[in-house]
Amino acid sequence: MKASFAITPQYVKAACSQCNLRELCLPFGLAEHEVDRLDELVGARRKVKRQAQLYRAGDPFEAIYAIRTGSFKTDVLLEDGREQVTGFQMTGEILGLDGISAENHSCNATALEDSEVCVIPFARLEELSREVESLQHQFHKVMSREIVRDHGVMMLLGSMRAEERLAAFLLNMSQRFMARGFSAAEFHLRMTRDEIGSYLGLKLETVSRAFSKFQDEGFVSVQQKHIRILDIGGLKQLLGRCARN
Amino acid sequence: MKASFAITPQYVKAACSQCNLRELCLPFGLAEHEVDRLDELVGARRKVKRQAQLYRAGDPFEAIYAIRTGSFKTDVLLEDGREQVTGFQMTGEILGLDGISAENHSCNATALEDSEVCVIPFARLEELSREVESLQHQFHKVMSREIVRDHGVMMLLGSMRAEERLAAFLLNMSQRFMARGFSAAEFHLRMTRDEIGSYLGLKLETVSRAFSKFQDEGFVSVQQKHIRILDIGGLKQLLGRCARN
DNA sequence: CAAAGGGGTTGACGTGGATCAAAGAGCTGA
DNA sequence: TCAGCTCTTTGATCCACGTCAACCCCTTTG
Repeated sequence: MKASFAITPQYVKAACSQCNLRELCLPFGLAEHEVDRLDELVGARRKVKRQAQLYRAGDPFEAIYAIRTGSFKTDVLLEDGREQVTGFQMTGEILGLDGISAENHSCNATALEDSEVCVIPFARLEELSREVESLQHQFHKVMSREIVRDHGVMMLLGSMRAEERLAAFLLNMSQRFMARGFSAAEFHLRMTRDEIGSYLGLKLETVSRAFSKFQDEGFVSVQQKHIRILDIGGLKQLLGRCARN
Repeated sequence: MKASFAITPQYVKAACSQCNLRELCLPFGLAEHEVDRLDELVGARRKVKRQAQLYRAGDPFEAIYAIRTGSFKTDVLLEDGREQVTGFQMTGEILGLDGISAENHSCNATALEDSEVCVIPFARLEELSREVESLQHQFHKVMSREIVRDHGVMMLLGSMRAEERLAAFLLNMSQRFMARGFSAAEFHLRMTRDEIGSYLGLKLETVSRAFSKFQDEGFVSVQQKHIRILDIGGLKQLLGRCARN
């Protein structure tokens, strides 16, 4: 069971063409010879230790990052120090798109565990995507997907009640683990209750209570960060009647 | 005073090169001859009557739209019929970016008043942006700006209390009217209290009460949809201590 | 002009989730 | 092994905002 929530341990070469995340990442939909060209610009790798930041709000924007191993959170800090988590990112997902608009990053990206990213210098990506149509299109899809995802979060924050938010969150995580070849029913969350709460617009106590309630009702079994989904239908039904506002 | 919230009435030719919104829109940063090339693909205009939809969730994605005159809201509908407004768009802003990822639109775009948009066929935009570097870059910035904006909304929904949300909303509107050459202090909102509430994750009554409170405190004068900001500093200060979660 | 309807305001009341508080459970390092 | 963390759980209480309801204002239409 452990294997189902551990990061796949097999060693993989630096190149996109050798990467088992290809189907989730920027190379998706590219032909062999096109992926080879991507290899040229995705040279550097960067390791980021748990709790370390890949970039911070205000940092000059130079590159975007594809997650090779591990996971991240992105957040925005308020003047008074409180944080709003804007997303959790898993392998194959792209970080840093927020930086394009102002040529500085507008949020912080922090590793939730020891992680590794592929550095994609943005100027060179733009250059190559002028030549490789499928890369251009895939990049646009990646950005658009981020926008759609954000709209989903707005709906969650603006229109759902606490338990519905958590149910949506669990179903989303489950689906993303599954897309990566892990179990959809059993996984290990890398973030704290506080971080989940910040993401969902709730206090950590409320998140904890909702977890307990789900457990009491037999939807999930929760042991700290280990989650086992017992009744996915029940969770989905919870989402059905999600009106509040 | 009317003029400050009316849409600028002067007639403008179809072409981007003749458009007074150039600095806010896709042609920003392009050289003269590059804008001429944009003209080629931004042929069609489309009028959208108040309350009519430019596109709906599920519609096939073919083009993005630049707002020439008027304004729009975008929203996502929940199964149970409740809506979450994901944004309000003004002249020069781009609609439809959500459709790129799945090749269908994922939200509805509805005109808040009689409006007109420039239709930009997406395939041709990608084509041209492979040739015109500055167009490519500007387009990427537009998408990225949308992502950053969405993160701001998440912060608002996840971490601010009702009055702070409304203050942030008013300041944002003010700033956008100003960017379009209108008064920053006095403007006409095109959306209802209900739509504002949906956007801000509040009920319309709460929005109405917050407006009244702001009026009592001398920050603004409110007469239905006519807003006059009397103490912009006061509103900004309200935002300062915006913690809740 | 009256009637009808949509949007907005305001009041009274209820409640979901925040806040405050305390204790338990894992993890890390000496 | 124990000391000192951080993270989590759970209970008791509070309050911001939602809900329900009445009424007002403005616009539209016959």
